Amino acid sequence: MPIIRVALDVPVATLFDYFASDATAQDVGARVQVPFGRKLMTGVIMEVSASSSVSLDKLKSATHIFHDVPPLPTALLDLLKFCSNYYHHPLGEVVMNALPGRLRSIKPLVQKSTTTLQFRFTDAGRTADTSSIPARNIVQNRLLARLRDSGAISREEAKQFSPHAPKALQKFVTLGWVKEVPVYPASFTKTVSGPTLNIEQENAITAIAAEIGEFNAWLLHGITGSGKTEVYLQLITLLLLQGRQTLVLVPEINLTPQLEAVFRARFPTTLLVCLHSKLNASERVNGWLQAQQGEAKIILGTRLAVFAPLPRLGLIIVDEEQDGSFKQQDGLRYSARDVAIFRAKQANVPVILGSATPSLESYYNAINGRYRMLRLTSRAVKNAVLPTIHCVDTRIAKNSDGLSKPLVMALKKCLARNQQSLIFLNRRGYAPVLLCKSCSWTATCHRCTSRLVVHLREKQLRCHHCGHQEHFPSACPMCGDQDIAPFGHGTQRVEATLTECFPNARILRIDRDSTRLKDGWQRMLKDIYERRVDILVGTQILAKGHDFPNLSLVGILNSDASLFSTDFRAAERLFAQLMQVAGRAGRSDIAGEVLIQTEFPNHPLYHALRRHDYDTLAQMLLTERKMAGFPPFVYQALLRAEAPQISDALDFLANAAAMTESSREVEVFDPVPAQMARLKGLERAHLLVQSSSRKRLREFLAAWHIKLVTLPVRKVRWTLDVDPQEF
DNA sequence: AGCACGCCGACT
DNA sequence: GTCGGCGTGCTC
Repeated sequence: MPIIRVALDVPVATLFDYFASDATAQDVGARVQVPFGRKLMTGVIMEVSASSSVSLDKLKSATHIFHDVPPLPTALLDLLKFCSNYYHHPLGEVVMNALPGRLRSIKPLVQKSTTTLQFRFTDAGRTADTSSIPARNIVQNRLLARLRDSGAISREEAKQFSPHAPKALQKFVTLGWVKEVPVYPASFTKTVSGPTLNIEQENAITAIAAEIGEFNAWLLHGITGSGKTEVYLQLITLLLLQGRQTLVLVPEINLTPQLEAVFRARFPTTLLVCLHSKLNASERVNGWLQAQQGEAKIILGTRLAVFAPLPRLGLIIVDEEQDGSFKQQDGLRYSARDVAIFRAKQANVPVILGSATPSLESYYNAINGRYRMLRLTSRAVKNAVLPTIHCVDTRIAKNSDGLSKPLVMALKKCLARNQQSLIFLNRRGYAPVLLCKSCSWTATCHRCTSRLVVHLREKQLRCHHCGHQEHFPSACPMCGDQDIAPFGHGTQRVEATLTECFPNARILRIDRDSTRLKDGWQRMLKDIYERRVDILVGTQILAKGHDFPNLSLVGILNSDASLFSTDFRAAERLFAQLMQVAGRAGRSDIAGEVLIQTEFPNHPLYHALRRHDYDTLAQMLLTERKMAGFPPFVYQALLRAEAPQISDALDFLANAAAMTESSREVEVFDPVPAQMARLKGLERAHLLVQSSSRKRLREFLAAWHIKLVTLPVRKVRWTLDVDPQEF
């Protein structure tokens, strides 16, 4: 009787064996329903074998092997095994998390039909007399116009068109004017021609195209507005001609609609699917299946899309590769960028890492020849010039409630010219601190090691780490003094100040609080594009991806804190973020100006920023990292532990450290409390392990992990974080 | 993760 | 005398 080894979604680093009388080698990668404990579960068959290392009397029989969708390709299973092994996370969880929710359920997938349906005119409909429809039936008339224009409309499009559209379409169907027919993917690819390329773009495309059939990691280092997207589009065209798939990874869901629109406009007949966590269950499974069947030629998604099955994969693009969101911060702590590189190597296809400010890891790899560097140094949009960047020395400049005089003047000028401006600060709320002036008490979160942020309008104090909220106190809880006041500036406060300074300006605050309402962000974007806003105040949500054609001034507040952070990556991140924000100013033919308020105008980071000089700063940071023995010159792993009592976490880590074998090649540090020593009511500590050899570190971790699982865990939860990004 | 088993404190 | 607390251990 054949025995199957099954990956199940349980936090145990083992597969589970079952009898399966009907299993064959073809079933590897198929989903299977098995009895587990006292209930049924769905898993994935990883191996079919004749024997088991578990005694046969312990084995149960699988209840059902699903044949509703094709099995996962072995290349994908290998990728998942690699991730399980590299990140020390149970294989079952890795495999099951790669599946869309619908395929994780114990029921077989009810497929509606993988071919999409569209409403089209019948011959009768095309020639029908529609003048009988009264003009006030706007939806019906618009639908008919749409059908005449584009020939077809899908049920989903109709719903977006108007909530009454499906009903109207049903009426047309009854009249015999319209019919719902299946659409088959176009057998040819229609490409709308793009803009003419500059020489750097041409060179980049030629270089990658020449080696399109083999693995190479390309670092596409292109300044904001240099036309990286155009390079992607041209290469995708090439892949489409070969009938191959391109995987495009972006850091945030917010960025998908914009890029999706660009891709759809360029490839109107190509099947493109988006994969991200905001999709509903059926959208997710449909996109996933279209990717698996090779029908979807462009797969655009966030980090989870790196695990989509792609039988015809020909190219992977990781846009904004330096972005921290590619690293998952819980469960399987993978870096989608790094997994993408492994996947490209495995599939023997190129991977493009695109960025205006590459991560130092990637930059270093490009310099030492592991990756290949391609540069785009000029703005692709005609006439567009880089913004001029100035520092405003806040030790000298007059400062009224956070806004320096030069910045206020610049805002005034910008308003007079009828152009938009943006004030960037990475701090939402009214003020980051509530301070008692008499005893210097500050409001802190009782569940986290953090200060509570003042949200004045809601009369609340909020923790931005755990979500805890409390009422704004009327007096200091320490000394009873009523002289407690918000200290420092958040977006709400800057918004208030601006309203006072510029009573006639239309000011819009954009942060997580103001965009939370449904469609909030999309609606705000529309307001900005349609020039119903003069001054934008916002956090990093504004930094990414969006071009605001009428924006000519960017003011940056409060960025100094990151200059002296204990996190060795803080400067790198700050630079990337400021470059991105600065890039918002002066698109198209408007000259841009950026003003940075700082007490340290001579800091090398601001020097580099003023000259748009990533390379010099990167070289400097690399030198620092080399001297300090930080990545990318060493590889790191972090053993994280959390417990209600810090001593329990530290004891666990001490025991874990005691089990390590001292070696010259792998350094084990002492357990220390985390930056955020308490989070959501749990005390956190960690233990850093590092080595200059990735291979040695991996060997060390493999051996150590086996011992770690045997360690007693008294109220401690622990995880191993390979290539950690946060400490 | 669930879900059992199992051994010690306050209650109808 | 039980009900139930969550510590420990197993699931093919």
